[in-house]
Amino acid sequence: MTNQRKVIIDALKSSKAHPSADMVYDYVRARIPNVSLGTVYRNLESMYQSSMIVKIETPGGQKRFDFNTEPHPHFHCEKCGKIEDVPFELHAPVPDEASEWMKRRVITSSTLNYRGLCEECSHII
Amino acid sequence: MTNQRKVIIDALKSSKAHPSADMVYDYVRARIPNVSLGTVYRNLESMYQSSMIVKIETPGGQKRFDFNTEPHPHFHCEKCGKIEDVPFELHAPVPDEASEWMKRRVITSSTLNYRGLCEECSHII
DNA sequence: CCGTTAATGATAATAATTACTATTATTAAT
DNA sequence: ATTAATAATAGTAATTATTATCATTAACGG
Repeated sequence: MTNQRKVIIDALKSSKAHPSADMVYDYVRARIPNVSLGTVYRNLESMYQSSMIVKIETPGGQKRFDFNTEPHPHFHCEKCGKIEDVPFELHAPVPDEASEWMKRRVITSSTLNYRGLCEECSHII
Repeated sequence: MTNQRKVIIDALKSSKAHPSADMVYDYVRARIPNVSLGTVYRNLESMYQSSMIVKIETPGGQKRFDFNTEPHPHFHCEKCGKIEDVPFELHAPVPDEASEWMKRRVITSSTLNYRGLCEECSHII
C-alpha cells in the first residue's frame, strides 16, 4: 500500500463532509505536497470499484465520497452544498404488486436522498 | 414560447427513457435541423429551475430528465444504462427520533433510486 | 539487495456543461 | 398589421470534472 493511498484513506476517515476528489486532494497535498490529482482520482475510483467506499452523485458537478459503506440516506443542503448523514434508514414493506416488478430484475442497491436546507441555512432567513 | 422549447417539451413527453440533453438534442435536431445544443441545455435548465421537469443524477456522466414530476423512484440498470420508472412509492413511517432530526431542517424533496440489472440484462447471463 | 510489477506525477485529452455575443424571433402596445 | 422592446437563439469559445497516457519512481517477494 502506497503512502498516497494511506493518506487518501485518512482523508475520508477523518471527514464527516463526504469530501469531493478536490477536497481529498487538498488534505493529501498538505501532507504529501507533490501528490497528483490523478492519483487521488485513481485511488478513489479503485476503492469504489472494490466497494471500500461509496460514491455520491450530486446536483452540482463534483462527485462526493463516503467511507461509511453501511446503507444510509444522505441529506443535501441546497444552499451551502453540505452533505450530511441521515441518522435513520427507511425499511418500508414493498407492496405485493411491486415485489412482482422487483422479481423480474436484479436489485443490487438502493439510495435514498433528501434535499432541502440544513440546520444552519434554515435559520438564516 | 419558442418552437424550440415546444419541441424540447415534446421530446420529454414522448419518451419513457428519461432522456439526456444529448438524446433530447437528437430528437429536436430531427425536427429543427439547426437547433443549438446550448438551447437544449438552456431550456432544460430553466424548466428544471421552475420545477416543470425533474433532473436525474446518474453514475455515468450525463444528467437525465423526466417530465413526470410526481415523486417516484427510478431504477438504473448497471449494464445497459437504462433508467426506468419504479411503479410504486415507499411511504414508510419516519421514526420519532428521526422526526426530531427532520424538524431541525427544511426537507423539500426526497429521491429513491434502485440500481441493478433490468429485465433484459438480467436474462442475458 | 534486486528484479518485477504496480503506482505515481505531470501533463494531455475527453466529456459534459456553461458562458458569450451578434443575430433573430417573440411579444405587447400601438 | 407595424414597430419598438425584450427575450431567446445559433454558433462558438471557455470552463469544469474526470480520465488517459507514459516516463519515472516506489513497493513487495524472493
